[in-house]
Amino acid sequence: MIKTDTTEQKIVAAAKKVFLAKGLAGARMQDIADEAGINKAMLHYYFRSKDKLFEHIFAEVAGAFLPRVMTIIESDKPLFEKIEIFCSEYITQVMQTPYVPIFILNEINRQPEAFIKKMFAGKKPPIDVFLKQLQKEIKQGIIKPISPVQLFVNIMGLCLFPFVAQPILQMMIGKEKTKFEAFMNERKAQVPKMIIASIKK
Amino acid sequence: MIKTDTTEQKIVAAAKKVFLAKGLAGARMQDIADEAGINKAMLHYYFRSKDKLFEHIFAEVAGAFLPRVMTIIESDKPLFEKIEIFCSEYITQVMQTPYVPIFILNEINRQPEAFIKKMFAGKKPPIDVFLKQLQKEIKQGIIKPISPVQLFVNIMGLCLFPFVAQPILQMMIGKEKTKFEAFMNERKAQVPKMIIASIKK
DNA sequence: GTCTATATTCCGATAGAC
DNA sequence: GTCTATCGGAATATAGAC
Repeated sequence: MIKTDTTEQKIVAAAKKVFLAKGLAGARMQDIADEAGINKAMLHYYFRSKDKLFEHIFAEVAGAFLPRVMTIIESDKPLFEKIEIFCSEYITQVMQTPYVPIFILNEINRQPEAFIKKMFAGKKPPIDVFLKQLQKEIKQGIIKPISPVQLFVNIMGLCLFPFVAQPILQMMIGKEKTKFEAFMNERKAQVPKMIIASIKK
Repeated sequence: MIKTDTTEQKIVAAAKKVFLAKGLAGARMQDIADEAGINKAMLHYYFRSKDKLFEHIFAEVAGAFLPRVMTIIESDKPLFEKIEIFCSEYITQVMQTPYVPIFILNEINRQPEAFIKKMFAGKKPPIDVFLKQLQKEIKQGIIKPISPVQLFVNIMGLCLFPFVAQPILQMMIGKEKTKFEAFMNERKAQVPKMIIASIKK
């Protein structure tokens, strides 16, 4: 069934592209209109203001980015297996939208107070589930004692940092897209291996 | 000897603060002038344009950020010791200016082409020295075979990611500055330990 | 809903007095 | 060198015809 995108869908897609590339302050409403192939006035008709449009996009991008990950973390799989699946799946997922991490981290840094308020308005971070599993396994003597938050940051850093530093990375390995993809594919197995080695008794 | 800052020094300090907090696109010349306690026109008198001022600041910030690290990497110390010193020193150094990593990474992502051109204009990345040392030690069978770039990204990711994700991290450990500092101090020993464990035979 | 034209605000940059 | 005042353009937002 052939269904042309609605104007609103065109706007959202265009705004997502422009905001991800330029950030809130750097993006121009004209750029978004051009990208969507419509008139500038339409943006205001559908979203009232630039800030409102950005909020919509940010919520959509961040909303699609975080939860998918958390379902893995919340599952009842054994710890090591969970770490393996998480790293592999997470890297695979982020490779679809490599600009998202730097975008989210940057906008959070630009408006920490506004963002944190919004996060706490929603449900509490599901990371707690993971942290509790860790504490339990440490107590049982299955893994080495380590601060759960330290471990969590290790995992996220090893998975996400290459995306955040992508341009610099590509100065070292070559600027072809395939080079970067091969590099990240290698990490899907390597990162969990390293993480597990660091906590295995 | 009591020496009041010159106007230029005031401008540079203020611009650094504002650009680091807001980025190039988000910063306002008026904000910088206010922060420096001078008039907006003075900014143009000393630096001609916003872009020129930003270039000056970026060069200064990035210039102070990268090279100090590289002297450690270029030294002729044994590999493991070098990794230990590097991680500890690097984290210590960045803790003085925790906003710098996200600032640099973000601006590079916003203008990859312009930045890369400027980097290649200067001397070649001294990372090569480190990469060659690794290849040598792998050949000699001292450490496990690993892609030098992968290892380098592991080190940088574990050291820098916490700074890049600082606001999110502080949602987990508490928003007090001392909490974050304690967290990072713990990493000074933990990160190199983890890195070395991953390559030791 | 969609467009053109216009209003309004904001911001980088300059002119000119001191 | 430093300021006030202002210009000119750019960017967000609105008015109003179709």
